[in-house]
Order: sequence, then structure tokens, then C-alpha cells
Amino acid sequence: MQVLQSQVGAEPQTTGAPDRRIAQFAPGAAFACFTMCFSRNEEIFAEEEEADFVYQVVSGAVRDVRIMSDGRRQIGAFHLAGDVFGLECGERHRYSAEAVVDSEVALVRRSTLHKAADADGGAARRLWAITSRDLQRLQDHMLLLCRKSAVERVASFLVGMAGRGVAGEAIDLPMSRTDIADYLGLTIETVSRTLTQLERDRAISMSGSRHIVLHDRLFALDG
Amino acid sequence: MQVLQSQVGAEPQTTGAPDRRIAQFAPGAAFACFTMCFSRNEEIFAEEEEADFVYQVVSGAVRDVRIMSDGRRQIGAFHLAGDVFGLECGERHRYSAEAVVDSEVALVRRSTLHKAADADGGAARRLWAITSRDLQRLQDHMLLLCRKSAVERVASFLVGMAGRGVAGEAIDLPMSRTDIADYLGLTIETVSRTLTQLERDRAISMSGSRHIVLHDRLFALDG
DNA sequence: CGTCCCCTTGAGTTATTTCAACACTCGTGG
DNA sequence: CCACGAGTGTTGAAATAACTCAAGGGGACG
Repeated sequence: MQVLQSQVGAEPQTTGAPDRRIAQFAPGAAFACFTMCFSRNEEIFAEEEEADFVYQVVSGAVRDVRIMSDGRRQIGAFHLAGDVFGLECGERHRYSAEAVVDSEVALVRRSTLHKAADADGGAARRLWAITSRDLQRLQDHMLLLCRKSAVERVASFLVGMAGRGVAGEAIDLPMSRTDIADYLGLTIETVSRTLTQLERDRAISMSGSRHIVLHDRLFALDG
Repeated sequence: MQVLQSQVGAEPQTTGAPDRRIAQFAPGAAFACFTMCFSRNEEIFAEEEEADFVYQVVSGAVRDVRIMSDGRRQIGAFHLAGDVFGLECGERHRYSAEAVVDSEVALVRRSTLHKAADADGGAARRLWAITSRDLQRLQDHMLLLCRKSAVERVASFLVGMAGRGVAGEAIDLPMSRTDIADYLGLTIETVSRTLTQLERDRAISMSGSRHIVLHDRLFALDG
């Protein structure tokens, strides 16, 4: 997956050391950007913060987080290499974003995008398409949270992750059980037990808690 | 709330009898439209159907519905007078829409909107803003489905509905318990029991199953 | 070698669901 | 006017999926 033009030689740098490049958000939507590196669990932007930038994962993984006043946490999405995140039509971010593992991220100024959108209907429509795709993903995820069992949630999650990586049944999960639980609306114990059960049922194989091979029968469990 | 310009004299008509008007989607976003009436439980458009039109509720209420192959149902949103729904960036609808009660709906051709968007960045951005607002509502709703208890879900729902109607603590719920349950990710029994409990706790008063008066303490339960 | 973090597993608890019965409203038709 | 049935909402009792609490395992790292 080509994320950045002239990506050759893009090595992770220390936080705050920018490097000018071009971010390719979609076919026909390229923008001047610079890149930054964030270490594991570092916050990329905060909820309610001014949305001065739009982001794209170059390498690593990012999570969208919302926290309730009493500490209950929800993860709205995971972003992998190539994914755009933090794109807001309004003035402020509505969730915070954190690096799941050490990650490199491309930043584009929001003003750049909005200027392009105001000048050119085609550019505006491409931004709209990105938001629209996010909306669709959320709708699918809402159905999961609304009506699926724990086994179905975990199965859907694994199948979804498999569909995003390189083809093949083996996947690497960069995120912790806690992250998965807060994404699926379960507890870490339930996630852990469910994975164990899927392995007992020969729907998956695990080697280490983050490397999982999916078997055919798993797809039947993805409600 | 002004929904249609020259709305005076807009009487419900039989399904399929169009009437040319102007739909005011947002400040600065007005489009030629016609109106149609749908009776209770009638389908307005189906999942996967070509998205030839965009809709706005004139009167009544509309629900977005998704159904799983085994019959499990989810309601993604309720739309009341003034709300725009069925706006897609892609070619097809991703959920079906049904009238909750007898409703009048304004229709705008999708091609009209897309032409306006391609020609004018400002128009495109206003469409983007509508989708972005939907996205925000979905994010809030996801947090509810992910982490809130039954009491919190029902309380949030009531407070949310109250915020959409005319000011005041009294609200009319046009939708059935089944609709509420499928919106909140609960069963009808749990919704019913929770409402009864809220009334016992003097957080609400009910007169008939669809007319509810909210008391101050309810807002504390809205997690 | 000890500590920290994360994951797993077990046992007991609980919120919510499931199943079943009953109440209420509203047309329709005798 | 009342009987009837369909549709909708409420309530109770039992079942269960998922949660909570608690303990232990294993790898990474100083």
C-alpha cells in the first residue's frame, strides 16, 4: 500500500522532528505534509482540542479514544498504515487519538484541506468521501455493539483485521486485550476467554497473544 | 422549525403524489424538491437500493433500520421534522428507512446535490457538514452502546429526545418500545421495566406509554 | 533475581435476556 | 352494545451471558 509519495528512506524520527512530504489521502487527493513519530501510548491529539491538522498513519497503529467522566473507556476505531484520521469538518476533535505502538504519522494542515475544498468541488467531495467511509464503518460497528454476542464480536474483529492486512489468514494484533475489549464493548477477561474458546474450537490458532492464524470456520462465526 | 419554504398549505397526500417545493437542508443549502407521504411502517428506501434521492422529514418521524440475516434488528437513528436522511456519498443506501408514523417527506434528487457540489466548493462543504454531524451523533451513540447500562441508555435516549422537541420537559415518543429497544441495544422488556423503574424513582412521569414528562433528576442518570 | 505489565483462568455474582402470562387499546363485525 | 382478535405494553420467574473479583503464569527489563 503506497502511503506517501517519495516514501523511500522514511525512517522513524524522534517526536517533533518534521520532514516535508506529500500525503496521498485518496486517488486525486494529495497534500503537502510533514511526518512525526509517536511512541507507544503517546497522545497524538486530545478530545476537544483545536483540529489544526489531519493525520495519516505511515507505519504503526493508532486508536481513537473516548473516556467517560467515571473512567469508562471506548475505542471508536483502530487506524493502520494508510488510514486517514482526525479529519473534522468542525473546529474541534471529538475524540482523542493515541499511538497503539511506536508509529509514524503524516500531518496535513486543516487549512490546506479546507482551502482546497472551498476552491474545488472535486476536492471537497473527496474529503466528504473520507468522512462518508468512516460513517459506514461506524454503522457496521454499531450493529456489532448493538446486537452481536461476544463470540461474534471477537470473530468480526479478527476477520476485519485480517481484511486490512496483507492477504492471508495470519494476522498480527498490535493492540492489547484492553484495547480490543474497549473496542468491542466487552471486558478483557471475556476477550481472553473468547479467544481461548475459538482456539479450542479450532477456529483460530495463536502463537503468542498477538499473532493469530484464522481458520476457515471462523468466518462462519462472523455474524 | 422551518423545514420547507412556502410550507403553508402542505397537507399530507397519498403516497406517490409529488408536489414541487424547496428543501432547506441548512443555511445556504436550498434545493428543488417534491414531497411524498408515507404511512406508518411504510418503507421509504431499502438497504442496498440505488441512492437516487436525499430526504428530509417534513412531519412525522423516520427510522434507519438494519437487519441481520437471522432477523436481529438495529435502528441506527430516528429522524424528526427538519432532519435530513438518506444522504449518501456513494451509490447505494447502506440501511433502509421506514416511517415510524404517518409522515411527510421532502425528496431532492441526488444528482442535483452532486452537481451543486462539483460546481461549488461551498455547497460540497455543506453536504460534508451534514455527513459529519451524522458521524458525530453516531460516535455518541456508539459510546452508549459500548459502555452504558440499561438505565443510562434509556435516560440518555429520553434526554436526547427532549432536546430535539420544543423546549420543556414533556416529550411525545412516536416510536414503539420495540423501536426503542432496537435503538438502544436492549430488549423491549428491559426498556419497559426501566421506564417503570424511572417512574417509581420519580425521574419521569408517564401518561400513556408515549407521553413522558422528564424530571430534573433524570438528567443526572444520563451518563 | 525481582518487579512490572499483560494475559489467562477459575469461581461466584449480577444485569439483562428469555419465556410466559396477562392487561390495555382499538377497530371490526355480529 | 358487546364480543372478538390483533397489536402493543407490562410484569413475574427462571435462565444465562457476561462481568467482577481474585489468583497465578510468563515474558521483558533493569
